Amino acid sequence: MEKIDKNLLGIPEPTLRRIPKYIDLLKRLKSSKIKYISSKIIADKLNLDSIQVRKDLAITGTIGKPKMGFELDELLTALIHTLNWDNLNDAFLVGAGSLGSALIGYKGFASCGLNIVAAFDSDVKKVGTLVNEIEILPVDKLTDMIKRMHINIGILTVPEDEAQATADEMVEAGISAIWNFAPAHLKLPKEIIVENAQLTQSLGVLTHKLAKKLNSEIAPINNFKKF
Amino acid sequence: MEKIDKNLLGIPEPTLRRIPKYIDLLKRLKSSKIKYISSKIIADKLNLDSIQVRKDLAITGTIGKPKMGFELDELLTALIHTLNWDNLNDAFLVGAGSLGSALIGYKGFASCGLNIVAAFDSDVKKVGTLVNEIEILPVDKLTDMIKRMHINIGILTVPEDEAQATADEMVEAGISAIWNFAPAHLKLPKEIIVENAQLTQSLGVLTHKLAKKLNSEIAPINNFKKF
DNA sequence: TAGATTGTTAATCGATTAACAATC
DNA sequence: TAGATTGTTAATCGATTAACAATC
Repeated sequence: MEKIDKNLLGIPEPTLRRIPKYIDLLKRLKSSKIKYISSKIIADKLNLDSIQVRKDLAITGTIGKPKMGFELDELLTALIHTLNWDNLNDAFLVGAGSLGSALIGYKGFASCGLNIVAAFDSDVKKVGTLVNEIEILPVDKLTDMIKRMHINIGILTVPEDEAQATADEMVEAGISAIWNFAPAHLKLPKEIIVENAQLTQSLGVLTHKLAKKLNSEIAPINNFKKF
Repeated sequence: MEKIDKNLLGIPEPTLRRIPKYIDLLKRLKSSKIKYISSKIIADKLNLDSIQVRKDLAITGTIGKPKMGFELDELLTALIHTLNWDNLNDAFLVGAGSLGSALIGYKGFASCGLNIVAAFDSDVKKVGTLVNEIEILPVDKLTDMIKRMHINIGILTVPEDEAQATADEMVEAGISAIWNFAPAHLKLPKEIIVENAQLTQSLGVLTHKLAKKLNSEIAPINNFKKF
């Protein structure tokens, strides 16, 4: 009784973020006809710790063989299944600017469980144009179409000042998850899954670390003393 | 004396990733002429804990006034400085596909310390064309120009199979930091700053959570027992 | 068998959250 | 002053890393 099923607690987010790396690596190794792979080799190739890799892989339910490692195909299938990348989720994208158009055009999402089926924009000049064979629809059709087509994922690539209102509209129409690219914090009901893909967050880490690195190179002399 | 300078230990990454959110919020509040803001209000607006907000803000060195909160302008300036967003870092982008072009066209990076000064591509058909007033240059000029212009940041938007080779070339030419959008794990010397902005990582979290949510809605009955 | 690799239990580490004195 | 808010020290929580028995 004291031991609770791991799945009820959910997979730790750091683990979830490493899974696409495992998938990518295994796909590349698959073409080189390797049948088994050890946690140590995976760890070496991805600059991780082999214990951490085993912990992560354990979550998928795959069992390795001592001395052999993990059966590659079985492991890959299990990892893909963990992210639900063996199913395609239909998604609507709102905001057909340059980033939105880039996402519409990206072929790689098909192997990541994402299928962008329609795109919307408030700009009448964009409505009716084609981006990678997908017609841009007027945003006032959004609510109705989410309801009719039972769409679960909304991709938000509108400008910051439209982000909250558009997200509210998606939620109102019954969407379950929002992939947010707008540089804004969305305030939404807690049952809505929001995954932020804000580039500025990532960029902030980079610029901070770079400044620190360049500063320490300019002034490498440790000119203070500890006691 | 046993207390070591916080900056030597570096700012925790979770804190760094929240700073852009603080900056964004404060910029919006600034236009409404607010002079002081408390950690509680910030926390409420961003769905954070006020203690966590205070801890984060303390890292910038800004001191708040009891009962008043933090002076908005001072705090904003300090946050921007922490990320070095008060300076512009020149960057080269390699891979002028749809995502690369979208990044070249994005005006918002200027307020995040990033200035994309040139873009490169290996495709001769793209070379010479203009994307948002920036001419696409042949990739064989990359090394030489990084050296000549002392570029510190490389933005990698090439296909997966070119990512490692292009990154190696950047490093060889003396780049300090790489912002990696390619869905690949880069193996680089440890002194190189690599910040991954891989959309598939973010997408994996979303598709996993969505699958779990939809499953639990379909089968909400907890039909297993622990002894 | 010996050695490599797994999977689990325990220890460590770091971030978040709680408690509370200081201060305007 | 009383009350709100800060900043710091301590407790909690969760992820990473270490230790080690099990197994092929």
